[in-house]
Amino acid sequence: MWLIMLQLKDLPDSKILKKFAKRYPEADVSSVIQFLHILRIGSDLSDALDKFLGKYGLLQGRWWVMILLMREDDLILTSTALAEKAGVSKPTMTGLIDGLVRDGLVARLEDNSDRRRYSIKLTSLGQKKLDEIMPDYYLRVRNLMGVLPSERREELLLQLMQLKENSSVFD
Amino acid sequence: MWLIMLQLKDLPDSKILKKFAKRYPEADVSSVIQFLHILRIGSDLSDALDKFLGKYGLLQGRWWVMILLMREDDLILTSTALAEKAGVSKPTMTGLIDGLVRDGLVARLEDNSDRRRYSIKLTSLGQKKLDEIMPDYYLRVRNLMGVLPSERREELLLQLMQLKENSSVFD
DNA sequence: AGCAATTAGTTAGCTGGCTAATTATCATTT
DNA sequence: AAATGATAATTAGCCAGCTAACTAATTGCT
Repeated sequence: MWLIMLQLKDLPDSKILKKFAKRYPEADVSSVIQFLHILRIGSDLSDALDKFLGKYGLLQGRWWVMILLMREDDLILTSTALAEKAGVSKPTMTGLIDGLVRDGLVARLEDNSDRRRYSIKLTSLGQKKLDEIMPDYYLRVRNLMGVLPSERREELLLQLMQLKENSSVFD
Repeated sequence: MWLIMLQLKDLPDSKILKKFAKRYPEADVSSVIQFLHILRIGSDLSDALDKFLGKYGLLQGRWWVMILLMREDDLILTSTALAEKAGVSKPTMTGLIDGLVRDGLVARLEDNSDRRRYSIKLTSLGQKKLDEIMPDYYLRVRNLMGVLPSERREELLLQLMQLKENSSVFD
């Protein structure tokens, strides 16, 4: 879903590192390489998830919308609420919903009390699709994360959180 | 650069968890939440980097092309080589180069020995732009990664690599 | 020499991200 | 009751990713 920042085979060799170090002495090589690796691994995991969802004719965006709807007792949310919960802009959500409506996984229902507003509802076909995907998804996530013992995973997460909280250095 | 998968405020509450656990008993809640957090943090860091580059009128894709060119002694690569090194498809690279050419940061040079081929060269304006960005970038990466002591960072990376190597579970 | 296969690059058309601007409706205020 | 302001959703137009299909040129084989 994003640019694959760095092919591992393209880690700079020592000649290149020297060139860059000479021109930009403020570089800390190990932190740069680690940073790029973190971005890269996130991208790889995201791609793997997309490829998996692709087998069911979905991608992360639309799949996530369906999950958000399924969380609701009546399977309904407004477009704006969906955009907020998914963390995307409203125009992006419009596009995701358009695709889901086309595939019949979701329906737009008119709102009688406010004619600007549409209710978005997970259809029974959408629910069926989720019931196909989710067990498989959960199994695979369990297998993926299973390579690390749970204490390690907690540590890992804490450290990533620290980085994230520090991401304001780019402001 | 990718979908923001999960707003922290939208972590499922216990009522929702129960609903999903009942319907999908194969779910391992902690591994799912950790997995989503990892994706999310990668996306946040990537966004922060994009926003930073945006101050200089660039985004990750074009910036990375310029860095790859600067690595070469003659500042030249072919479009195909750039696509491979950046890990994107050839059509995507065509688009990135188009944008860079438009801004004068890169030039297309004809190749006399093979008229299908173009050489892509970093212009002096492009080099000037990199010289503006890179010191600032390196400083910020150093500050970002500095929150974790270097042994922690090594551990973190090792664990992420293990996850990555295991990402074939999604195949 | 000539035809087939390969290669470099682009175009077309899809997905999904964004901001800015627009349309339609609702709410408020006078 | 009318004008102003706010809000819901969409449209327009950009960037960046992809696959499939295409053009043009080179390579290789007989």
